[in-house]
Amino acid sequence: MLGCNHEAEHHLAAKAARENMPNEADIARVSEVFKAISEPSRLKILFALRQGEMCVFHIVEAVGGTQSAVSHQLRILRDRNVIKARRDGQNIAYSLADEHVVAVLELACAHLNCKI
Amino acid sequence: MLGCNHEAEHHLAAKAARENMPNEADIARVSEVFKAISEPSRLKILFALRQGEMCVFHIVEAVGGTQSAVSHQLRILRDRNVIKARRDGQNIAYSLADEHVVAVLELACAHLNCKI
DNA sequence: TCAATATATGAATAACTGTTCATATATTAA
DNA sequence: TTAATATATGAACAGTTATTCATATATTGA
Repeated sequence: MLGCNHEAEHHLAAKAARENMPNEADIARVSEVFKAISEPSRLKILFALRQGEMCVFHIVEAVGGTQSAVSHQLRILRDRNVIKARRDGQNIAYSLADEHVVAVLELACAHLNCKI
Repeated sequence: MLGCNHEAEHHLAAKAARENMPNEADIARVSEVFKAISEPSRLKILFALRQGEMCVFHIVEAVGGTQSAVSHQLRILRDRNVIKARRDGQNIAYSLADEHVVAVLELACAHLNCKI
């Protein structure tokens, strides 16, 4: 492993890549957010919340599974700022954090040719 | 767990969510693609390839780690259609699959206020 | 204050995944 | 065909993570 046929161009690209590589902390943050939205159980929650704000009871109704499992997933999404929470009496109403979330879901679906 | 204060609106949202929930197969495909781009080692490869096509040797040069580890990650990214490969003599030149990949990375960075 | 309801969480287990090491495959030059 | 180079891959181990179960916290109404 000592080089390649495109030494000239590729070496420049590799050099530019090293210089423009985001720092470890930013890489980790991006990683965390993609991990958060990559689990099927959490994706279902996000697809559900596209319909609007919902409390935990109705999220469970929409996506299935146990209340405990859904609460654990909600915490992960909330910690990564993918969703936001608002207390309303005995309930906590969750909603998507911002338009970036919908946009990224739609990009992924466009990439895969699946309709959402 | 028997209801919530917004029975009216939330129940409708939950109903709509169930009706519009993507099927399991599409959820799984979206999940796979986000998992693919969520690992720090693979994110580095993607950020590197924003500079242009590179062969394995130079990707290793750009992101660090061993050739074996990088090859394993490249396979995962390639299997999920996040990157594409082109043989060129002894080398395999990799590049981002399409503009969706850059777009989704930039959305995530915008969401997190980190510059890339 | 007490009971009921809604939500959250710690601990434990099971499943998943990234890296390493050794080796295999493919291409080129001699 | 042989040697050298570039890349890929199987197996194993270590670290990570989703779910379950039991329980805790918070809010409301009586």
